[in-house]
Amino acid sequence: MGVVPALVRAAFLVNAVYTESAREHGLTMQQGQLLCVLMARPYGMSELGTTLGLAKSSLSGLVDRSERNGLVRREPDRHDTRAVRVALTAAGRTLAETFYAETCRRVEKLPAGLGAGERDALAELLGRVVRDNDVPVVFLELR
Amino acid sequence: MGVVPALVRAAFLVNAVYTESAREHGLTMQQGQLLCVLMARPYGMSELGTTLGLAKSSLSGLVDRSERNGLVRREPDRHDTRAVRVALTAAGRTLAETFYAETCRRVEKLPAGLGAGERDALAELLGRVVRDNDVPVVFLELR
DNA sequence: GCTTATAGTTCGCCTCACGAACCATGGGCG
DNA sequence: CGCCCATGGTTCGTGAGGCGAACTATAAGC
Repeated sequence: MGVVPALVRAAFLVNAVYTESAREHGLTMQQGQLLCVLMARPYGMSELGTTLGLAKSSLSGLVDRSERNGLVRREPDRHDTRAVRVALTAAGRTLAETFYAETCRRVEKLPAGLGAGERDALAELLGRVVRDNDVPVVFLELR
Repeated sequence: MGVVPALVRAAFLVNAVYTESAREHGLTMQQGQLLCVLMARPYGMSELGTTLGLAKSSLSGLVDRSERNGLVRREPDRHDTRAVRVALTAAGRTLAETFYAETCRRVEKLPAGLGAGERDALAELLGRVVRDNDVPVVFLELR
């Protein structure tokens, strides 16, 4: 299989797994992504927009809904009255962590047919692609 | 980077590229996927549902919109009066092919930082993952 | 101080996705 | 043959997601 179809179909696969995992945690994929991004630290709205690749108007809605569900909180920015910092609530952090862990578990299974060395090689190659293309940190590297 | 974050973030990247390419062709990602699937042959609705991972009610709408845009056609199934075969119209095929080609071109660029051998290795590894997980053919292998 | 840029929100419009309810035909099976 | 149920699809109502345009308010530069 060529590298292009492999990439596209693998993306389709990961997407499905991610969406399914989110769904079982009462989240949509987008809400899950938001939580995962915020696990690292609070973000401003604009910053979130570029990270998630969304227009600011789209983001307002996403944060609204997540806030309504008690997962996220808008805090005033100390240094800029206009700005807002979006942060996880306690409930949001808890949910984010279990969702993150469960999603890792499932994605981990996808390359189960590969040997340990092959998994490492895949991680290294894909990691380079991610790095070279400046993909935002939509999914943490926990250690 | 671990294999899980690499997979998730690479999926995010491919998604963004795919969506952007679709957008510039006047399509949504879902409509683009539909066209790409139908490039191979006509499909029944149920068959399309399992291929794209959608509930049948979701599919009805997607096909409706694509039909309204003149990209797709519902034909009666010769052997089953209930069933329907969804096929590309001439316009749909043309658009599908240019969208497919352009999307390939863009996805091709993502691993530009890799050597030829590395790209082959990536294709081989991801191909195995795709194969092992029975990912539907949402993106053709043209030759 | 005035002007322009930046941060966010709101609005209207469309797409997407789902489940539930529904209709029609097809395929057994007694 | 006639009945029952499975299968293929559509419709409907609801809610999420996404965008651009218009708007408000504060920040920053000159």
